[in-house]
Amino acid sequence: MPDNSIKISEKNKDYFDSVFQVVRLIPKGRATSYGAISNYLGTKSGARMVGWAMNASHSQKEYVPAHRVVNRNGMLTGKHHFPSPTAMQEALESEEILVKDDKIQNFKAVYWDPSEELKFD
DNA sequence: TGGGTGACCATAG
DNA sequence: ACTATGGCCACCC
Repeated sequence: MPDNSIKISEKNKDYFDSVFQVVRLIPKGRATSYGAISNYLGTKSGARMVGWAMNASHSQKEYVPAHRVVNRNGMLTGKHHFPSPTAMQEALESEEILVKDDKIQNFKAVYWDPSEELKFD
């Protein structure tokens, strides 16, 4: 793998950091969406940026539970970015989150919204 | 400078 | 319920 991995500029570094920080706050056994994080961070439609930021999550010093972040439908859209195609699902199932057809079952129940839970952060 | 792309989302028909 | 479209913002040719 060439070293083209994502260059984090000074400008977006803080944003990346914020994203990772929120993701680390997701409790075990829960999951949230890119849009929820984006919303919590204040950006209106920066959901794509969150996803892009997650692309760099693997190279962070501190562990980032990227498997707890899925899209609005609870679908594991980022699974192809994991070391192995099944890594994301395995990680979720190890937290008692049921996954079927690349989709979190009963997503509503495990959904964790930072702007609700971290209201007074 | 400009066009294509992306681990997204909301809206409209 | 499903597809199409636009918006978003940063990155990479």
